[in-house]
Amino acid sequence: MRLSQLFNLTLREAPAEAEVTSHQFLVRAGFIRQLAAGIFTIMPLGRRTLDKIENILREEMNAIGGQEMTMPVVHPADIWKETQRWYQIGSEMGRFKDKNNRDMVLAMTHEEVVADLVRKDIRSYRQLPRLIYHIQTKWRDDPRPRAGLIRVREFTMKDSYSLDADWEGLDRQYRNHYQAYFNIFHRCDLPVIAVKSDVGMMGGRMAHEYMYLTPIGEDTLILCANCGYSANRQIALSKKTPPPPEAPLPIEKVSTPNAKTIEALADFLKIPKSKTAKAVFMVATIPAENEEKEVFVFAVVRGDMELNETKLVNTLKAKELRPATEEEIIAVGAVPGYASPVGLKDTLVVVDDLIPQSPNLVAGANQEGYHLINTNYGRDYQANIIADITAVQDGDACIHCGHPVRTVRGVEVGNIFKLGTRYSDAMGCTFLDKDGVEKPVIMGSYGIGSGRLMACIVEEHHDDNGIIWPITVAPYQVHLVSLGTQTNPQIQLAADKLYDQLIENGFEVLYDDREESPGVKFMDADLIGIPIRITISERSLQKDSVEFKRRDQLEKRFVNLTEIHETIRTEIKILTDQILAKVVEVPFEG
RNA sequence: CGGGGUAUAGUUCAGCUUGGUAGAACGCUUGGUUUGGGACCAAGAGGCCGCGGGUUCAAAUCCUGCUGCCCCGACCA
Repeated sequence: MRLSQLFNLTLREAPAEAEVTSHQFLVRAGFIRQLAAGIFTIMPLGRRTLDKIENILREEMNAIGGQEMTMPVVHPADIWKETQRWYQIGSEMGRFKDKNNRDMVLAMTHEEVVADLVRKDIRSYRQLPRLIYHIQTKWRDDPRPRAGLIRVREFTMKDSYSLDADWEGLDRQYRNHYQAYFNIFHRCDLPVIAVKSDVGMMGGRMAHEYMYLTPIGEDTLILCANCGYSANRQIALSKKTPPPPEAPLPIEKVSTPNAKTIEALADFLKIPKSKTAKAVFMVATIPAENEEKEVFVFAVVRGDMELNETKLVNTLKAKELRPATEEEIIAVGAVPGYASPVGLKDTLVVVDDLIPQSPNLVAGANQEGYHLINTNYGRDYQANIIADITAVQDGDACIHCGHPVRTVRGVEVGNIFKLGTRYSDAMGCTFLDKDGVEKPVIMGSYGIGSGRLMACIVEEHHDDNGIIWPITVAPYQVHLVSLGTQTNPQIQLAADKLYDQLIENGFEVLYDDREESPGVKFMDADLIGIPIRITISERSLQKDSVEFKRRDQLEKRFVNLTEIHETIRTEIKILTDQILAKVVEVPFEG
């Protein structure tokens, strides 16, 4: 491709709204353009990189038996009503009516469409197992798109769906994906870790997220350097160490003016925060018989710990959870800042499982300016539910080995779910097994966002001047730069000839044939980030040579024109092999 | 949905406090010079100052309503 013909404009400066590196470089180099919040156009260079990424996705999916297809982006709402997700998902779902006033849905994912296909087409165990996938647009009206392609509203995802007759089959397909996903990310030269995660809106039994670790990530992960335990903070567990036992002391009301926070309370009473109980008020929406009800929840955790809302949601089997308003808190007889589980009535009390083992805690007195010291669970109050509802914090003891864990940030680049029969049951996907018994199809679903993946690759591979594409996903392999063509027509001829030869030899070449100064051409080459740069100029032609430089190295060298093709071939192989060496078996962490 | 910021040329921004003819740099066009790390000279083109009301003789500037975009939080495969 001649750069003079390419639909592309590089920008000297990034738009003011671009904050993260990948957003800045992808826009400046002309890979993407923003149309609206969280909605991007993929430009020709970006398209080529995404094609590379998507081909890797295809190869790895096909390798585990995947069959590519394409499912629609627009769905009738009926199938989403069947699985209840029409009702469960809020404003994030794109809804509209067609000309006949029928409810329609923009695809957020494709479980419903798959289930509809399965119930119509799968009848016998002989048709199982199957693995189908597609690479298709999704719409999720995220309340807060940000960070360029990292978090968008419209995006492309490779999503695959496994269909099995039994749970062993699901286990097999799940493990196949577990390894295939590592292969995909490693072939893109993106380091990732797999962590156990919450199943969220997908429902199901087991899930892993593939995380690229970076400070710009929005997810917090818990990692144990000793035994390798890893989990999303939403579901991470830790070993909670109970404090030394103490004989229960008599409960006593003390004056604590202005001690509305745990911090202030601990300071005022000169006690550690671990000797206090913290009240957190939430309102949960819990599905009941045919309706749903809002329930006021009084959650109690120790003052030195934090409530993990995901754990609380799962404990309550709630659909939604939100902080209670001040009015709601007062309405149940509690006093904000001085709230206490002692003496509360008609309220769902959920107590963290460490509270019963922590004697003589300071809690509120439900009276402005007063706290109770020496409250003890069981003696002074009871809970409706005792459960682990606290968030793991940096330095907590690992659930498996007790070693202190650390917290890191990450971006979720892929996930795998064991759905089980969640969708089969809801939509009637059954088959007849060998014994003529009707059974539900067992499903799994597996996703990778290709745009987010591209952005993460840029986060991982860049320097101050621009992107440094891994050869496996680079839009072109070779960036050919000609210098001084206006003053010396011979250079132009030589460059054109070399360009044609490189194409003939099967290389993917971007040829900067523009009438620009050397500085501009080199800066653009660095920004766009193609792995190999070849410069042809008066200086090089005097030696019958071109200058060879790799984007990831500083050194330049002259290579004779007769040898350059072989040099490029060798270097591409070196670059490719370096990446493929990272594609290795990863032990399954179930 | 809460909090904060912002909107002026293709891009990055100044101008707004104190109302009075729309500015800079880069980019773009034309001509010439230049050619190994974002060149130089000359001449040009390019604006509903986000949108709607209001105040005023006069509004980019003051008041007001709305919208877009960005950040933090909530939320989220």
